Amino acid sequence: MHTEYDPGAVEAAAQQYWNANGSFRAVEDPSGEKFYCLSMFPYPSGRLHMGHVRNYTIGDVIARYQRMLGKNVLQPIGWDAFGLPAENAAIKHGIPPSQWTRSNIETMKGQLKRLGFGYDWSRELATCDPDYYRWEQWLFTRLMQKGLAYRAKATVNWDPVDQTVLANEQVIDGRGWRSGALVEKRDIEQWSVRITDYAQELLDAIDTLHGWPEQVRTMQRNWIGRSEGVYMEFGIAGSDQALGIYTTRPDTVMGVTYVAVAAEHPLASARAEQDADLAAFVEECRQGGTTEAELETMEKKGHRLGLDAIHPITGESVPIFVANFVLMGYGTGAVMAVPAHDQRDWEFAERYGIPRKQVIVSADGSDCGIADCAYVERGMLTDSGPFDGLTSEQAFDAIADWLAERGKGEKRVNFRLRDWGVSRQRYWGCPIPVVHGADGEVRPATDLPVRLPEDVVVDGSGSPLKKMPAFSELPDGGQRETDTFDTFFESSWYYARYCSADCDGVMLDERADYWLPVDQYVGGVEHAVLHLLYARFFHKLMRDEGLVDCDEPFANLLTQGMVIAETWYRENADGSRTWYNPADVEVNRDDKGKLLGGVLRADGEPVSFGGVEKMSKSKNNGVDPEALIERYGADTVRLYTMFTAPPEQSLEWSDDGVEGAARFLRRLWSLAAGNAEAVQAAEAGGADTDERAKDARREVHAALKKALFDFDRQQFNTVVSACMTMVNTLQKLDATKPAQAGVLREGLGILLRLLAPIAPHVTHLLWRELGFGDDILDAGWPEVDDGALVQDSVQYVVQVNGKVRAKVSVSTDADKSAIEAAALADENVRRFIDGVEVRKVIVVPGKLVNVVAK
RNA sequence: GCCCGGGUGGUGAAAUCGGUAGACACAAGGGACUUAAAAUCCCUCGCCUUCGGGCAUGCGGGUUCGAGUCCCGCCCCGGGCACCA
Repeated sequence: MHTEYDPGAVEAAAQQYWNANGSFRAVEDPSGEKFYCLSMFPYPSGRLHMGHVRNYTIGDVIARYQRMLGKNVLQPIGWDAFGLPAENAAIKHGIPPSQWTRSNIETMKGQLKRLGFGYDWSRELATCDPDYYRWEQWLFTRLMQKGLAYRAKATVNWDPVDQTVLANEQVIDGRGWRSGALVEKRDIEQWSVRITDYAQELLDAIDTLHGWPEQVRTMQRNWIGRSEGVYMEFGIAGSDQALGIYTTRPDTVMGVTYVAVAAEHPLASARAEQDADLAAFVEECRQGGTTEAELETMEKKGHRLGLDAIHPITGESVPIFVANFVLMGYGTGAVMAVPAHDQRDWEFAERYGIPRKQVIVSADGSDCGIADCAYVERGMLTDSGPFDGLTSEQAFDAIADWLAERGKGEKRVNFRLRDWGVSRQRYWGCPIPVVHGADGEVRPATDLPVRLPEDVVVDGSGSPLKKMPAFSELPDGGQRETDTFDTFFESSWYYARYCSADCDGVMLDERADYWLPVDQYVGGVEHAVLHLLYARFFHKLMRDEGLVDCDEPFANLLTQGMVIAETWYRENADGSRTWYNPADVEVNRDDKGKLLGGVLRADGEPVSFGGVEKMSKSKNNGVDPEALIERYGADTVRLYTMFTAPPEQSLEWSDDGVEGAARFLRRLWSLAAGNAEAVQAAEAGGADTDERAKDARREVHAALKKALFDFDRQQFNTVVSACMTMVNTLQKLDATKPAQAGVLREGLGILLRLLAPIAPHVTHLLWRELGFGDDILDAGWPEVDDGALVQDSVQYVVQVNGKVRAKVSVSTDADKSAIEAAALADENVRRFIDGVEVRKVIVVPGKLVNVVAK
């Protein structure tokens, strides 16, 4: 055995062994317990970053841990291969997106393999392969037949130069991010999927996701946004038409003093044709952006429609306004306004001189004035005719019933969730499998898969598919749809396809029911809503198609924290900042190690500290994983990322910390290498004859107990701590003494297995070198020997009035009075209780004694 | 504004049921080995101290024999949502 730890050689040997033995090939085995562990697959952007390394290390630690517990583990990997960056790279470098993507996959695959992750590579998939996307095309055609996919006009951000739809985040100051052209709102035909049909089920099932972080469950609930309210119809003066509105506060209906409609509301459009002022206002509203920031700064404005609405209960006339804050996309695009009891209505009324009418007062007589702001609490109705004296809750039902009896309204449940618009005017995506027939009929494509032509030139102006008659024109005169799917479509079902990755006749086979649901899903919290909601929805679509039999795709979810690092900058003359990589900065600290400042190594001049931020290109504070692996080895990088912070917290990068992790593995190596012969020859037992051996054995088993607990709750940083404690303990043993050699052998056997999920290569090799067996993966999981934890005497902490005054050693079998007597006999304790009355003595068995004295 | 997290040494963090606050590391300081450096090993390491002890888990109260942990009120930081009627 080499005395020097050489991670490069160790890791190559371990990986070669796993490859040769097919160690991570997962095979269905109904006789055993299965465990499906999945990390969110990467977008093949070019190279792995530290966030990937952290994500996949967490997943791999869990997968290997479950494997060593004896479960049948599946841990697959693949590529989220469609997407916009490939098109941008194509424009910039003149390479087809497919080529760029596939070469990135090769690079990143090499990096993943170098990290030693236990993936079943036989199930690898890339979403840009027709063998993959043909099945989502097939499912989409089924959805069309079921009426769950439909085509409708939707308002989008349209870039008139690039001839494409832009996502909200691609619109900067009202202009296209690439073309710089003024973005227009445009209504175009888009394919949508009826996720709203599943809104209630998606909401209800959140309650069953016990293995998900509460934060993510709350975000999904908010996103679905269920509200209970009442739909009611106002009359329109001088017309027999009705204006439907939705409200969650029907109890305030008697306080309505105006009604507001969205600029896009048909009523507004109709009136605008005769009213130039109104038309101008409607146009102004349409120009307004849809982003959050714009909405926040937007002034609340309105314009009289020139029509009155007729109150459904009182029959009174109230004015109708067009208001820029009313959203066409929610409810009916029209609201009743109650300035007395809604803050937004209150402000609007203030501005336009509309009266306020108070109809709710507090039930307990506390202040409920509306002079300074709206009174928005629920309470008791007043000035509300037949409903006077009812509570808000009673009035909700009474008013809904009153309206329903007269056919003027009904209770209604509303969701914030919108149907999922899946069309993108993009090239590098899965073609939507639809044909626009020469007869004008739109029908599902029958010649699946509809293959995306890969040998194309992308110039950024519109989708190249539109310019490819060979793709779009069909022999019968029909036209293929040239839009592609939103890339969330591919990532919504990949977890299921891994189960049946080689299936070429169907989307999924019975193996999906063996593996699903995913037992542990690991990924970034940034996917808390979109990806995780779409995937849940897709799962239910597949269930209803008979493809899977469980209701939810992911039983447990772990959202890992960000990887962050120091940032350093210099201010430029124009106020902008130039960011310097922390690796190029020499940091100065004071005597206590507190950060004082830094200088740039290149020129010795100072740079300013910019705080600790998420690793990013823009702040130039990234660390390249490959360089680290090159220098320290994969085990060190894995160990560092596990040790520095618990998985869900952010991880602050520190070069010194990596050095510390490397140091620990070197110490482990020299502990094993320095005692290899003694350990191989050692016999178990005999620890009781040697105090030191006995103590060490107790410490090892105490650390083991802690580590098992922490593995179970996925707090891997303290698992590593426990392993470090074991090394510290075992290092003190003298292997020439048989009893101590025995404990060393037992301790190393425990330690290597605990560490194996985290640092798999070095533990694999040491396990073999020390003669424990051939394959640590199949060695079984260590168990605590409670006998080793037993002590002859226990150290009690003695407190006087809650303050620690002494520590006394008491025989383990001592009874309460003996413990109490020992505590009170202590010299230092006496000093504090002499001359005062002892009122009570509390004894916590095995732990402490608290003497309560006057 | 609303909803979640969080605030503990110079730093990352730990503390399972309310029971010794700071495990395990990093940094720093001192020492050994070395021609020297690296590596390695040993010691010190919350603050104050008259060396008895006192004070310390964002701030102020409370419950308790005992509070980082539970309750009430506040401050700060991070994340999410937000004209949703």
